[in-house]
Amino acid sequence: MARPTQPRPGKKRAKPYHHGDLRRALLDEALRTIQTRGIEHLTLRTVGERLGVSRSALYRHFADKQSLLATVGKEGFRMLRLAMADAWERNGRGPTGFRAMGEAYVQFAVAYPSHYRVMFGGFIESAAKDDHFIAEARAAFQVLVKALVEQQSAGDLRRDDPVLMARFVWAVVHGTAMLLIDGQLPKAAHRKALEPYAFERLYASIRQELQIE
Amino acid sequence: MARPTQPRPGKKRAKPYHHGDLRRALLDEALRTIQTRGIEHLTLRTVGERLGVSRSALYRHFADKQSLLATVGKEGFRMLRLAMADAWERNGRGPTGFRAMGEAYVQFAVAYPSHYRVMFGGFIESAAKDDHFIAEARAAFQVLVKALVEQQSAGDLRRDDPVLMARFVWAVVHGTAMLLIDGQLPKAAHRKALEPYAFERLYASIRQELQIE
DNA sequence: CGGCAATGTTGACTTAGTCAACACCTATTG
DNA sequence: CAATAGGTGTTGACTAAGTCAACATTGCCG
Repeated sequence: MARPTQPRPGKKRAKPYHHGDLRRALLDEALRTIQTRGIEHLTLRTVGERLGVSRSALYRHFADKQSLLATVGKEGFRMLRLAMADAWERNGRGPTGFRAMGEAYVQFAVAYPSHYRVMFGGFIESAAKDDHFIAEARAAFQVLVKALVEQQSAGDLRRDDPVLMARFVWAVVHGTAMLLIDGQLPKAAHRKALEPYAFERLYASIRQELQIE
Repeated sequence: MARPTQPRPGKKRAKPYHHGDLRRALLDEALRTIQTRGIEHLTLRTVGERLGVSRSALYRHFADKQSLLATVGKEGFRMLRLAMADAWERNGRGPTGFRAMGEAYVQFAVAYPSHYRVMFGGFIESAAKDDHFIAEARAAFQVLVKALVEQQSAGDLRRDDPVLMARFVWAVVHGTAMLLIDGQLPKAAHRKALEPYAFERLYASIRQELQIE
């Protein structure tokens, strides 16, 4: 008695087995739940049900809940990295591009707050152990470092240790994003004001001061 | 069969009822667990057992787990506020005091990372609704605002909207603290370098630029 | 001294993560 | 093309944990 689903879409090869890429579907569904209801409402059983699959089917694709969350986090970092790199490239790899990169970052956090929290909220215990997770996070970080180095070479930024500088910049943007997400800020108006101000001050603090000229 | 505990310590009045300030004990125990094992390992049942009290005794003092966590968070904000205010006062309410305040903040986060996460990690769903929680957080924030205003009056800082400026500063310090806590930073050496650098750049960005002179 | 209200306890219910035993499907191989 | 093996999904069961209701206890107040 075949399930009323689509056994295989028709053309390509590796539609794995019974379901048709359950792993992917699980990730998507988990992500959807996280974004709509929050991490605390994510239950493996529900994820299964929503896909017309039983609880514990998931265990064929992920070791446990932690592992699922870790993977969601990894994908988050990948998306973030792509968004950052894209903004940087498309806007001229200079001060404007840098600004756009910052905007893209905050934009991501605000658009997917729960996802963002999975990435940074310390939900992934194994984070310290999960190499893939660390690697993705580091890759995103590297985009920033590279952008800073380029701007240093162009004479736009101070010549401080770029990694240290990148950490500082990351802290500023991350902190801003967190404040925006946490809903501690009263009015939306105030919210909108924070990001431009923060970026302006940030940039002022790392910009290469003009010498005598 | 009286429990082998102390019915009342001897002198004062209001040792509430049977236990002797169970509410306080619950909070302390919860906090201890959070700090040693992390939030995810906090279970109401264990908290009870540790105090020689049954599960659900807790429900006479807190509505539910959320409520317990919210209270822990509130106390965290109080501690943080006191630490900040103390550093500011004791160090001369000027640039040095400001620096000390920043150190105190980061120090708190690093010393009690799990506690810090309870305060900011979005674990408290009712945060948006819990007025006390918001109030405590705001009070800590106000300490910062006040310090900024004073320094503006002294001509040390730019004359930007102090609340906006305070949010920026908070974002920087918060972001820095989070990075330090998250253990994403490789070596302890790097860790130690970040805070001074971050503070130096931060201060440079909000300091009143000297005019012609 | 009697009763009330605040505290604590026990038992039970429910949700959720996880595992083991079993069943099913798809590709590969002889 | 049929047999087999390993990958995939299911069911049943166990355990931990939050929560509630009914019951027990205790201290205070009039």
